[in-house]
Amino acid sequence: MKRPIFALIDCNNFFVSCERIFRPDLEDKPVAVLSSNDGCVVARSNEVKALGIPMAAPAFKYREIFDRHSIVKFSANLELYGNMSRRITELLTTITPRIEVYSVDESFLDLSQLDIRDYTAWGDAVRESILRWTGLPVSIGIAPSKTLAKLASDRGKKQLSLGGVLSLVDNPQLDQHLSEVPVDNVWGIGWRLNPKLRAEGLNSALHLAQLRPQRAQQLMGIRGRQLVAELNGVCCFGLDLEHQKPKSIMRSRTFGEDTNQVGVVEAALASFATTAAFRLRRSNQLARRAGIFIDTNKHKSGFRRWSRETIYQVPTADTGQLISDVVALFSEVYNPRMSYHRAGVWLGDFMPADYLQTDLLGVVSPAAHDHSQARMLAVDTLNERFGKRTVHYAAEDLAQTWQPRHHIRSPRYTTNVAELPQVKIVP
DNA sequence: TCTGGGGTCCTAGGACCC
DNA sequence: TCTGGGGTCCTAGGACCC
Repeated sequence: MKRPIFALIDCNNFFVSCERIFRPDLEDKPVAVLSSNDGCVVARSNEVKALGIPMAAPAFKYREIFDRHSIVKFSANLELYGNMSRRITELLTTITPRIEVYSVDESFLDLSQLDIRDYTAWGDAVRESILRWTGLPVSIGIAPSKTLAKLASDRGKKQLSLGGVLSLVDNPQLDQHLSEVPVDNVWGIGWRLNPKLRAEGLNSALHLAQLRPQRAQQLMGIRGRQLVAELNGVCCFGLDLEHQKPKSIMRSRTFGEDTNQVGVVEAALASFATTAAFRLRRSNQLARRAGIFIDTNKHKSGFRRWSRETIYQVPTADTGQLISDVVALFSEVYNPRMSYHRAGVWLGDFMPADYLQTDLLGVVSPAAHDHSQARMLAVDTLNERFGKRTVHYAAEDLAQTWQPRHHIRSPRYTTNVAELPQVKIVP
């Protein structure tokens, strides 16, 4: 059996890079992308990072720095980023079908079946080809475990001399690299474990790698023990090819403005249920549980959250049913004296959609289930063909004021005909 | 005035059973 | 007063990720 070799392909400053493709004038300028409601900074160009603005920083706290340095801000344009992400995935799939799309801007490839002599040269070529075909700069890390590949891509990105590519396969400088990585930069070490490890005198990835397995488990649980093995080149986390099938689905938003209006919250919940149910059907699954939560502002005193859930004897992916159920759940907790700030709908406890027909026909009314399936198929087909929300449930239209603000979103250049980039030809 | 939105996995402890 | 031991399932919460 061949030993495992993984590559991590990681897009640099992904959201910012997507914006720059269509705005080449911003190439060396400080650029930041903001979350829903333009609340937090979710992507930063190198220039913005250098100004000391941290990830997830609340935008209003840094307004002065934004103004003083003329940082260019964008509201998140997730439709554009999703489309660019798919283009990269398509390219990578032509290299090998053994791909795990880990997040919108990262994919792992399993290289063990490929005949590659020089991993660094291979990485350079892939990097070059992604840049040429999509315009997006990436970093590539190659190693015998995913944890090391992750660490390698991060080194490749930050050490300019590496040109965006680092292979740690049989690399004599492995220990040197590990010793230069702070322990909290290791994949899996977060804010809670960091101080605990530092207190033990474990400050670098190399210190962590040298930990005895039993001690690692004592300090960090079973995942920590595996993490230490991974740092030593022993693969514990394989490629997750089932990654595409979600185990739970959540849709939530902070409202554009706080509200105590029952209709506004109902419209929001109906809208969340609609997109969550669509995602569920696309993954060909049915949910046995659905729930809602609703919050006041967590940054104000007296913060409260209410949640309710419902369990289905007969699993469902029916938008109409889910809407009426989440609205009913909300009526159990609604209080007109509250100022609601954020709400969400989640679906969980899934089963395969085909399973129901063969297995549960004794419990389910087959006709009702078939009608639901047919109805949803019709809705999804129409919306795919004629555009989102061509057909939708009226409950969504009760109000719009809950919708988040995104005043400074760029055009959806690649997915919306009305917003295509325009070219001026100067004679 | 103004602080995102989605996920996964692990563990501890309670309920329940024999 | 004293009041087993172990297994399984479920849930809530912790911790981490992007």
